[in-house]
Amino acid sequence: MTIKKHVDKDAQTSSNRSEAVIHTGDLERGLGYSLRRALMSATKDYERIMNPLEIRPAQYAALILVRNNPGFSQSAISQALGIQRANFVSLLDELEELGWVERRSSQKDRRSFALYLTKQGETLMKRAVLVHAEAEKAMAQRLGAHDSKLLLQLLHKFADAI
Amino acid sequence: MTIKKHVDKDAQTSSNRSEAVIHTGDLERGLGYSLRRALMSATKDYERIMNPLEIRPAQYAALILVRNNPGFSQSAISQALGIQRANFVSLLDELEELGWVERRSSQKDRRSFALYLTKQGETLMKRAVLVHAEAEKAMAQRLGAHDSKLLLQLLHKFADAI
DNA sequence: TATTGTTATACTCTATAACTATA
DNA sequence: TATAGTTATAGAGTATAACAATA
Repeated sequence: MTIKKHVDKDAQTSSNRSEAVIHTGDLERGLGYSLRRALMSATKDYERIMNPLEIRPAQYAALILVRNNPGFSQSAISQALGIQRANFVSLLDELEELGWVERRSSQKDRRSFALYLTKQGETLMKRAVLVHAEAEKAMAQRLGAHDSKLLLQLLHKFADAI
Repeated sequence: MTIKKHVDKDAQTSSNRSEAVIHTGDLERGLGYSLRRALMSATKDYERIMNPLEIRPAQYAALILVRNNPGFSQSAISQALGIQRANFVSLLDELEELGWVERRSSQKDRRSFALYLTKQGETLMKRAVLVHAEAEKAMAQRLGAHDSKLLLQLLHKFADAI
């Protein structure tokens, strides 16, 4: 950094103004920022509770979609996840190397693969779904049943209205 | 990849099952996933409208906090942003090189810097706040005034309840 | 001893462009 | 020509550990 520094005799630090509080008002009135903060907060619950399973959010989402939609292609699943199919390749590689998901080459269209959970994957997901439900329960308990359902509805209304 | 592939004669592809639809139900019932999708969706509005200004969301948040809290330290601002102070260093470096923010060394505590917008930063932010308000307006219009206010409240209740 | 700013490093998620093999 | 999967690459955001200067 080659920029000159001025000296400030009125700096607001915790040492000279212990009562000083940061004003975030303008930011917290925004949906974008508030969504980001809420997601960061939700991620903490996810990590705390899902930690023993060592399944990242993106992996869990992919596993759920393959489980609920066996035989679909990588393009179909990645599109449903809202990610680029290019980014889904390495994610799938991981899940396949972990022995949870299987790519089966399709007869009808030899360009594509049909995706399935393996036996191990099925076994894992039986447990993962239960643990994940605990994480969701922890989040829902922050708001109570009524408001967490309401939040869910509003989030979908928001995301679908684009 | 060294894993054997089976052949699947029942692959669910768009070519042989054009009516086939992916079932995401289990995911969309989750707050974590729904928050992530909503944020991704919100980011599109932000990028579309803020694009000409070339200010990223993290930069905008930092600029707003420095503007509203002149003279505070890097630690104070980064804590209010919910990010690590280590990650705030390069963000600030950018903003300083762009000529929008100034680090002034403090007399009272020579370890820390007091942060201020520059004249250029003030000028920029007058415009940026207006453009950002347009982005927020676009998001709010997805839900209508009542529901967007409700969503905002629920997001804060959720994030603050950790 | 504790805190401020910093560097270094790594991981996760996302995006784009271009390639190949099939269709 | 178009599509499915892939590779390569880059950019953001996040996290942790460790260090020097200062308190």
